[in-house]
Amino acid sequence: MKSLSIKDIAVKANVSITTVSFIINGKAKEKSISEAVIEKVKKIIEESGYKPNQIARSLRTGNSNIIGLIIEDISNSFFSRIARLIEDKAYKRGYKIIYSSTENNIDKAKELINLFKSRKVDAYIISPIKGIEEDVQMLLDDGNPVIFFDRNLPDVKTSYVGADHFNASYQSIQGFIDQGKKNIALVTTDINVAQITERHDGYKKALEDNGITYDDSLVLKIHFNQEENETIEQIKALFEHRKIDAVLFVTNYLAISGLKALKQIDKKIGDDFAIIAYDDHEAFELHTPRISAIQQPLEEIAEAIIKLILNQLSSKGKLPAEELIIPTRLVLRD
Amino acid sequence: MKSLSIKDIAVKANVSITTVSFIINGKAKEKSISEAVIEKVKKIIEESGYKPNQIARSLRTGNSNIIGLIIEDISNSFFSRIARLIEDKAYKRGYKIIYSSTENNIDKAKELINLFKSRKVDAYIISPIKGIEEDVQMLLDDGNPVIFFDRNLPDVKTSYVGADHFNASYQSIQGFIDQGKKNIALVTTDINVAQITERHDGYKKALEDNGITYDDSLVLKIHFNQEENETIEQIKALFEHRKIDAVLFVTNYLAISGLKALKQIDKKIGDDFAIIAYDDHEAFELHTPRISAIQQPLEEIAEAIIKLILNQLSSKGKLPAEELIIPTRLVLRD
DNA sequence: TTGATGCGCTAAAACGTTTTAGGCTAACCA
DNA sequence: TGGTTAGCCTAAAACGTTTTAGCGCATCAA
Repeated sequence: MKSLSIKDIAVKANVSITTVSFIINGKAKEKSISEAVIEKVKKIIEESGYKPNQIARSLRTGNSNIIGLIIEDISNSFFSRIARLIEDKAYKRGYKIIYSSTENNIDKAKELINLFKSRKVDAYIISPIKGIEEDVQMLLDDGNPVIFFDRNLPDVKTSYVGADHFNASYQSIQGFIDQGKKNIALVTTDINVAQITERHDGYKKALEDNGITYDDSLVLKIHFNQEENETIEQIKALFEHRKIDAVLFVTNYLAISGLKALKQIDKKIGDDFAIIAYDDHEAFELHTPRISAIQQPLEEIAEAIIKLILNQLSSKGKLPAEELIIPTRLVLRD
Repeated sequence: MKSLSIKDIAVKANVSITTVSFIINGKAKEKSISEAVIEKVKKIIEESGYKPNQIARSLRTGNSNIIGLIIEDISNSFFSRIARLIEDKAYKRGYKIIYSSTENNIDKAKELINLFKSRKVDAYIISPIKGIEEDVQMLLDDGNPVIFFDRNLPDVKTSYVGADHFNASYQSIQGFIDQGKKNIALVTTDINVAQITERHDGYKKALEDNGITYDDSLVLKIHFNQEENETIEQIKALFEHRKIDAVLFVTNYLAISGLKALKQIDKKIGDDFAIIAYDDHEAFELHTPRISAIQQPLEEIAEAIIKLILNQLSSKGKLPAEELIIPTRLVLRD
């Protein structure tokens, strides 16, 4: 069963295709189509259930009402929650989202950009990785709106929305120090993105400002793609071989591995051993004792992203790049 | 900067558009284009970075190489993990996924179907809700492949992939009974989908087969869209007013609310009080004590879905509907 | 009476592909 | 010699829209 086209409607209504198109696109008044014709055509459209072919429309107009969302991994709760919020907000403004995960793989990221490009998405929301600078620059040169979030790429001049990773980290460490902690470890990853290095820098700076010398052996860098079991082993080794009274985990999944490690070596969290996780997680609230976490305000981030995108889409010329740094919230539990 | 079109390539290579198209689509041999021309054109394409406009291509061919995925909520880990797996597998076969969440809202689900329809997606993967039967039937009548997963709609004849909810539930309850439990509660939701009623039925049947009379006051039905706090209150009320020695939670988020409730009333899980959650969750492994859960084999489900889709896409005629019921795994912890 | 203006509508081009049908040349066969 | 075949390539239609340019008519001002 072929679906209806605008032509079918035109024939049924005994008017031209043009007239139908004007009515569909709300330009009937402006083009002075008579009330009677408008009514008739609308009725026929209603009754027949005709829906314009978006592909033909995109081909003609050059835009798609689709926003491409490129993230690290949709199965990570931080991203899936952001995706959901962005989707909701975009939807209300008549935009759809296509998403895809890069898995921190440069080639896949590049492919995704090409794919979205050939689908003529109207705008790009990207949580970028190093190595795609050129591709993004090309998008910008072609006049496409691009918003980075969560992570920034310093060499590319485009708008960015992200949490204040540096200060979040700094304040957590300062908190530890205020509680009298002396041997503070950092569990981080080796992916080379600004957001992770900022968290690392906040840690360093807080120690420094408090006259504590930075000790590299208290910093554990986990390979991004390694098996969780290996991660757990490395964390166990750190905890067993070093005198540590506080730990900051730089992502929630590292914290979860850390909790598993603690369980295995039967080390308890308490007055003499504290931990904080970056990014909250359902498990933390439920854990005994409950785990403190740095919360990123997802709602605000999503809202800021959508606002920036819509501004860019509705303005003709290119807007200056904006950087929105959103403060985080440290949730201290138990 | 306008992007290149096939015409630009044709002009540069001094051949016709048709020839370029044949080469791009790998039909050069078949259409007996000379090796020299093939080389020349390929080189020009390579050097210029030309990428075919997928929209024009879709308009002409009527297909998009896109599969639409309609789920309840991308921020629920069951769905986001399935989505990720499906995405991966589809990607390897040259298909892209567009997803969107229905939030169990019939109108939104219908809108999404229309949206995907007007984008001419090649196939639909849907975790359906009651009330969209007609819309899905129209898709099928138009010859579109549609696969249901997680939940089925008995009135619609199309392929389905899902876990064996009935038996999973039955076996969990049987396990409780074997441990000597007598007062077994069920915490479920009021959404009217097959998968939930099957879980409920498994519970009933297991009790019945063991000569335990079904007691409606031990079954708590939670409204789908209510605030979590209210859910927690209701669960607390159940636990405080009834003598209960085991509980099956019908979804992982209900189990999480249940755990929070237990914490608030300081009721401990142990020899005299056991719980099982349907669908695993990271928090369960970490909880003290660890929480038993029914695991759905996500990988297998995703694989089965993709296989069915690809079969349908590659066959001309309509294939008979298949039902794949995949066994679950009960993970008993602590 | 004429020229301008407004109203209600439409023909046709354009967007960038794929694909059908067929053109032209040279070689081959009888 | 003429007819067929094969090899290499192309013109043009079609997909379903949006949009520009403009047509025919009535009204109005001068």
